[in-house]
Amino acid sequence: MPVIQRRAQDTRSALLHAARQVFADVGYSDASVAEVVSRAGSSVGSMYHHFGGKADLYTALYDGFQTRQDARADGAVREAMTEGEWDPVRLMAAGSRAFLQGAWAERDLARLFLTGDGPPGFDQVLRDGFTGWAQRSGASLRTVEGRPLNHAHLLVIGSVIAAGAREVTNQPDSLAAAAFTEDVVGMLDRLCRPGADRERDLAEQSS
Amino acid sequence: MPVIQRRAQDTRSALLHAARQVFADVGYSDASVAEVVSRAGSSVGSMYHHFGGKADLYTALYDGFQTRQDARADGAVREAMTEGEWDPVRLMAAGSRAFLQGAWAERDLARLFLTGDGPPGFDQVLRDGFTGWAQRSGASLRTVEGRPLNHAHLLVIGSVIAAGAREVTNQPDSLAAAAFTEDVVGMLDRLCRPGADRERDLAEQSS
DNA sequence: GTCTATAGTAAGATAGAC
DNA sequence: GTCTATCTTACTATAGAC
Repeated sequence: MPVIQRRAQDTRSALLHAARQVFADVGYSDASVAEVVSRAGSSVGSMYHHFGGKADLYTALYDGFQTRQDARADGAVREAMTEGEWDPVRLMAAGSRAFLQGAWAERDLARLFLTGDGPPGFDQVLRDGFTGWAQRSGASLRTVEGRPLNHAHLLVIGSVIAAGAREVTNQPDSLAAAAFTEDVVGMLDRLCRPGADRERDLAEQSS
Repeated sequence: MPVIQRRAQDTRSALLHAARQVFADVGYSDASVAEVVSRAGSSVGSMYHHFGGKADLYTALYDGFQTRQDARADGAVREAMTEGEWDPVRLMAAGSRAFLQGAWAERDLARLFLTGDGPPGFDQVLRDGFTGWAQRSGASLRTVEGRPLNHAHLLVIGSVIAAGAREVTNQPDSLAAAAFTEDVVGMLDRLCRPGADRERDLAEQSS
């Protein structure tokens, strides 16, 4: 790679790294572009050369985070499948667990994005993302009556994962985070595995 | 009441009324104080005489909304109790249902507060409120093992109610809103009523 | 590609007359 | 209590040299 492109990449990386620190420190609205470029050892002009502005810096960070989170969740689901797991609810639980573990691992970013302090309209983007993930991830889930999950189900599942991912970042240590994660995953399981099915199964067993 | 105080109250009301319209229209961050006082037929100076500023206007609206929502939920719980209901889960469901019905009835305000567009730090206030309500309202709920609900349970319950109240405001008509509300209340029920208990009950019945 | 310097903009808040 | 006029401030974004 030509040295000039190398320098450009370095600048870009430094800006993203600095933005991550500043946003995590003071949140989006209180962060100033000046502080970001200062910490990056760069300049306002360079920043505007590489990014569209403050909001673009934020979404660039989010895209990276989201890509890594998706990879973690998909990887966990695939791994569970290779281990012979087929139950859709357990597969979804595996994905959700990986998502919360990723949120703990990158808790500075997770807190930033899930705390609600972002550019105008970002909260909607975030919600759509979670609902969409719940939809894809829960495509094989069915209600008691055998219909696909409706809008309310997907919304609730998405909001539980979002709230769990946000709150896991506030846990004091990795042990507490793991315990909290299991609590949340257990509740998702309870949400997706209708009691009526279990009762019917039990009734069939005992008959 | 002296006529001069009457006028002051009128100004205050007009400002709140206008703020409700403007905030509901364009959200908090895009709303300007100038637009509010213009619609109120008042002036910037009067606004700053009655309120601390734009953020204070917002929280004043929120306080009123929250008071009414609390009254609705508490009233529903009390009514259910006078009708002989004692099951903690059903009582909590009654309160949550009333909360979502209130959110539909005042959907302009509910959407405003629950959409995430508020003064810095307001999202935290909101979350604490919901978690607190879940705590008070679910004080008599117990887990499968008989322990009080832990932090994760309360958080999830609160976030489900919040997400439900936000989404109910997007329903096309009151019929859809009612159906959606019942879906959400049903999921809360499932969250709070551990399947293990039902299985045990069933096992006792069939033995 | 990178930088400095500056322009542009908009909004929240205040001062002080009435 | 209410109003008008103004101020201050801070930030995003651009222009243009190197």
